[in-house]
Amino acid sequence: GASCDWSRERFTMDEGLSRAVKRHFVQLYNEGLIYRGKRIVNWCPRCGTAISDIEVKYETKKGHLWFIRYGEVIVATTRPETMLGDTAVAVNPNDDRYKHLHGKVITLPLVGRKIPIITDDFVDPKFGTGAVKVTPAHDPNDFEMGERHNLPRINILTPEAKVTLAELEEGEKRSVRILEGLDRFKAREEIVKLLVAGGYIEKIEDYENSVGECHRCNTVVEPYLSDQWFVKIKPLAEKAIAAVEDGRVKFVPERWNKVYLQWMTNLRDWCISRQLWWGHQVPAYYCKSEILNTKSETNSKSEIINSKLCEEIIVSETRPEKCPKCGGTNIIQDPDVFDTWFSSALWPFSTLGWPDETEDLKTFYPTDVLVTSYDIIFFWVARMIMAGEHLMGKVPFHTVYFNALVKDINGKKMSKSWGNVIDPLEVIDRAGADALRFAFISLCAGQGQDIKLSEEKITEARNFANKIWNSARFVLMAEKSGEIEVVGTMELADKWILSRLNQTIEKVTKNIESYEFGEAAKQLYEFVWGEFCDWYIETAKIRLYGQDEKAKAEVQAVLLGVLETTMKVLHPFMPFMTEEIYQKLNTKHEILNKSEDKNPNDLNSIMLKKWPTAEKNLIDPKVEEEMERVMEIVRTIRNIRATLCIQPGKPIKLHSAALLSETIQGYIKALAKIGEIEISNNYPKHTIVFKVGELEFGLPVEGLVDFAKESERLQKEHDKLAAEIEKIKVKLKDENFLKHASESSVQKENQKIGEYNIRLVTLGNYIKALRSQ
RNA sequence: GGGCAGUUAGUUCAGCUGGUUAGAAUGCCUCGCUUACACCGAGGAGGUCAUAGGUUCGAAUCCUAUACUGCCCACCA
Repeated sequence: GASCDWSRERFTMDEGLSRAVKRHFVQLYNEGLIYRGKRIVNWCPRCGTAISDIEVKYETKKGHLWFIRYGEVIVATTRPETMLGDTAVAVNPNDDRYKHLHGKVITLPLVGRKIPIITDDFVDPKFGTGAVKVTPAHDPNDFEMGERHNLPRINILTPEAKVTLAELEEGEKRSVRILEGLDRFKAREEIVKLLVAGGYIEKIEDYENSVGECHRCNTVVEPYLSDQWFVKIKPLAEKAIAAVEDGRVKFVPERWNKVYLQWMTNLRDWCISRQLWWGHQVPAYYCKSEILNTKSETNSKSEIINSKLCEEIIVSETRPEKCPKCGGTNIIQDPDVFDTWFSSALWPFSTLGWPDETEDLKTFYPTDVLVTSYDIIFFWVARMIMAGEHLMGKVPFHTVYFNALVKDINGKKMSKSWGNVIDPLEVIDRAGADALRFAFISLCAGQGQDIKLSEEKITEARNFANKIWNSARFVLMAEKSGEIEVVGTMELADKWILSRLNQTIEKVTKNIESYEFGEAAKQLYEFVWGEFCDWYIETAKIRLYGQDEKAKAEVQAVLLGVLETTMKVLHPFMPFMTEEIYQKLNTKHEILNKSEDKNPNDLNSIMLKKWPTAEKNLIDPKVEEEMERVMEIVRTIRNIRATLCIQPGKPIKLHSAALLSETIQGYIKALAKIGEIEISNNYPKHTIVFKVGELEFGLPVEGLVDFAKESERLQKEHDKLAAEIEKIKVKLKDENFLKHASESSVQKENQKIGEYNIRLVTLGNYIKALRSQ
């Protein structure tokens, strides 16, 4: 049911988009916002690539904390295998326990390397022993410490996370040679054995910490030293923060602002290069031409004294013919590709032709509302805002609507391995696409809350769809030919349903505009089922099945008109069925072809019709009130009949003390199954008297049974009401209330007490009538 | 360690800026095969609104704690 513009279909790897990505990279590079460097990145040894910070998921795992003696100090670590790359031990400068060791050199166990004891504020004296082993090549913190203290970086792992001793001195390898080639986890076990054997382990504690995993394959991520491309994020983030802070971009629901801002203000540079074969290749080129250093001899002969590779880096949208520095042609492109989000960030404008200034771009950028899910707020939303602001100078959309995530009935994420997935195709087969869609929308009530999709909700929506279908069938069936005349006089029910319809249009429109889709769905559900089907169609039957041809034509016109408009309002919620019904209406009924928005050239699809606007003059509170009273009378009679077990098929007589119009009498007779209405308050002996508003009615119940139960129930209600009246009375005497409450509140209470009193009297009469049986 | 949600009928959820006899759907119970629909119609039972304080004439609604549940963020060796 999505209405897409298929003429503008795009794929991330399209040539146009690829051009946009190159421009993005080159521009940022030229502005100094992209750099290349050897840094610690999140490395997935299985995927063989770097990944960004947000692609790492943290998992709490049980492990150990090993306390290892490094000469005069003991260090605590969760990763003993990395000690092969240790190049220092750090302590807090203010830690008295270690002051005597500052600047000293100790010997790394097993390896025998001499490493210094350094001081750094990073070290927390309260953790472990207060002394930390420093491994600059295998831990981001240690890397930074290494930078601060100029420590060597010794890499001890291959890209596959197997131990390599390549960077160790010959002598250092001697006692750890058996570790070479081992997987990092195997190596951990083995090095502990070596340490135990050497008497270096002081103690081992159980320890729980969170371990980073690759979000794609769940492999434990390795902090790994490698050459990567980075985006300097701060200048970009600042603009994107401002866009949300000053309201140029609004989040719905609003609370995501905080999440976004918090994240944006703590961003670290974004690693955008990936060592994968699928993606946009980085448009950076390296000159591998040989540069010869020569020395001129006197006889125009030159002698090569040495040579080296040029290694010039050229960043360009197109492949350079030759190196601008050395003129060489031995140029290779960087084999890395981009993080897919680096290209996705451009989506709002790359799809419209950027970097060209196309008509589409002018027309459609900035876009309006981004509908998305909160789980990609960092991956995508934030980056689109950054890219839009920076490259286009305008935010890409004014509003981001976060829809809910669909979870299973227990609030768990649906996943194949959990076996809790509801297959949408299967649901569509069984219940229909409209039902599934409507179920989703109705569940969007608590904005931004996760949705728990249940069978029950789907069934409910399917039943609703079925109800709509049947009511439409009824309306279409009721119409016999094309001889309908324009509506003449309308009776109460007609005016009422039109009033309700227009109120519904108004509310639904408002709800959609304020992104309250669940509420809109609820309004429609109540209107269609609770008002159109339950009441209007029932009263319409009186005229449809009657003899008056004019009345018949009139009610048909209203039925058709209401159905048509309802289909339009319902269309965004149930696109397929409403179109189908609309087409049936359209082909069968002349009246619709006169409607004001009919365009003879179009497909006459409901999708192309104007969204209905509420006709204010048809909204009539007086009519609604009057109809509401009729409904109340009917409900009261039904209630009495049901509780007294009066045969539904058996017509009974109703006395009315008030003069009722023929029309209203007709409604009551039909809907409450009344055989006869006598306008008089001359009630027979055993009569239940009830009031609706000011109107009084009597329902003779002579010869009917089971009074005790009913009178008991009514007594309960009577008492409850009496208590309520008492409460209000007290309130109305309370000086504090009178002093502080608003005038309208006081008035409301007075009104309430009036209504309750009438009902109380009615109930009293009712009970009396029962008791007298 | 920080932050964000949620906690209302058996179940799934409404209840916006404080004044409702606290609603709906579903399930349950009773009745009904009435000429659109049994995927239906009519009626009914069912809640001390997580707990404890506070503000207020008045709190499901505002404030503060607490508990439980879920999620997000964070470089604790």
